[in-house]
Amino acid sequence: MSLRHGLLGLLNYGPMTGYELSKVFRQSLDFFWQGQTSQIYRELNVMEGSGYLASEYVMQTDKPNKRVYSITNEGRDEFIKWLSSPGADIDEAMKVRSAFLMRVFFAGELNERQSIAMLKAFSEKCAEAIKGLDVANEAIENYGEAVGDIEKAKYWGLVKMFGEIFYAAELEWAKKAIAFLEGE
Amino acid sequence: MSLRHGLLGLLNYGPMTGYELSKVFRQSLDFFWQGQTSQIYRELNVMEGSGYLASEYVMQTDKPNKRVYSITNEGRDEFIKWLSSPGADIDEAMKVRSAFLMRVFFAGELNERQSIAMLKAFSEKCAEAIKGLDVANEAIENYGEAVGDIEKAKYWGLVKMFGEIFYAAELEWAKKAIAFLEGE
DNA sequence: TTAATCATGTAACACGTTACATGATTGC
DNA sequence: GCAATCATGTAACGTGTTACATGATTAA
Repeated sequence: MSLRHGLLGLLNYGPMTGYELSKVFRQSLDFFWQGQTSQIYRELNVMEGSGYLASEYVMQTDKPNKRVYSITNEGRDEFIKWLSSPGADIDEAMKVRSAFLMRVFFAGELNERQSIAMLKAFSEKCAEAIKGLDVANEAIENYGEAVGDIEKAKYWGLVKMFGEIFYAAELEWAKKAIAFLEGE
Repeated sequence: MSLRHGLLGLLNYGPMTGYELSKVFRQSLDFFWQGQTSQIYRELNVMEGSGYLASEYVMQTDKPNKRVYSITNEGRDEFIKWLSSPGADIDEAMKVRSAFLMRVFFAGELNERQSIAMLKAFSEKCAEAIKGLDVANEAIENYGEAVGDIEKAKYWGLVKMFGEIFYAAELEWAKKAIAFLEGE
């Protein structure tokens, strides 16, 4: 359902084709929700069937023909209704889902040298991710200017802050874990 | 694939039925990977087809008949091979996927009072989750004794430490976010 | 001039979730 | 004595991922 509401949120800014949505999605929501292009097309179809979207088929000569989607009043209602009832998503946010932690859990089957190497690789990726946030930040600000509402930028800032705190925490954990294993 | 390797890891401790695996899974791996019973049965079938598992059908009179799975040498090889190549899972661990953050992103469409309420609900859940870790901790230690290898408990401890740091970070973020919105 | 990328998408498959089936046992 | 839970699973559906199709344009 999050893909659906993400698409409603973007179409709320203006009509777009599946292809454009797929790009905008990647430039904005991708930090916290990843959607494949093919999945977006399927979802748009379903959403039109449910009355949340309307579409118009536009002929083109130089490029392939395209289908432009726009949000209906029903879609806007659904979007606002969704935004107003965050309970289930908060619960879900409390769940961890990480194949990497499964590896840590089973790391006793490896030798300690390998486990430490794994944790070091992890901590390096954390450091990279932290650097990457600056880039993401620019992207999000460009997007903000495009949409042209400075009030909303506050919330984008909160998302970015989440990223900073999140990666810093992962890095902190990795360092402590390495120190623990090495300090025996 | 993580469900698969989780099951291999558990069956590496000894033979079990799908039903038992489903319970043990919930008591041990559930903190970082959730698998439905029905999914486990399907996966066991596939894994037997791939030669990672062997099974024996056992008749019972008081209870329904059952199928007991055990890991093959091929399965053990696959498990160790998987453990030794953590690259892809590390990359994946750097990705955030959170419908809740999508709500924060779009929170400009709501009024600020609602956004603050949402963040407060989130922070309360974080506090609960932190308390809940003690319980999870006991469960994991019981499980450790059952399996009877104290050396491996080190790694379970690391997983638990991850939980502590992770929820503390989420809580820290929520508090800062609330302060930011309220302090305007 | 050949390979990559753009601008559209469709199809197939893999993984995750929800609902249901069934006879025995335990709890109130 | 009736409802819930145990001990097994199966079936159906929804979501996410990977692979492919096609004609135009740009890059090497």
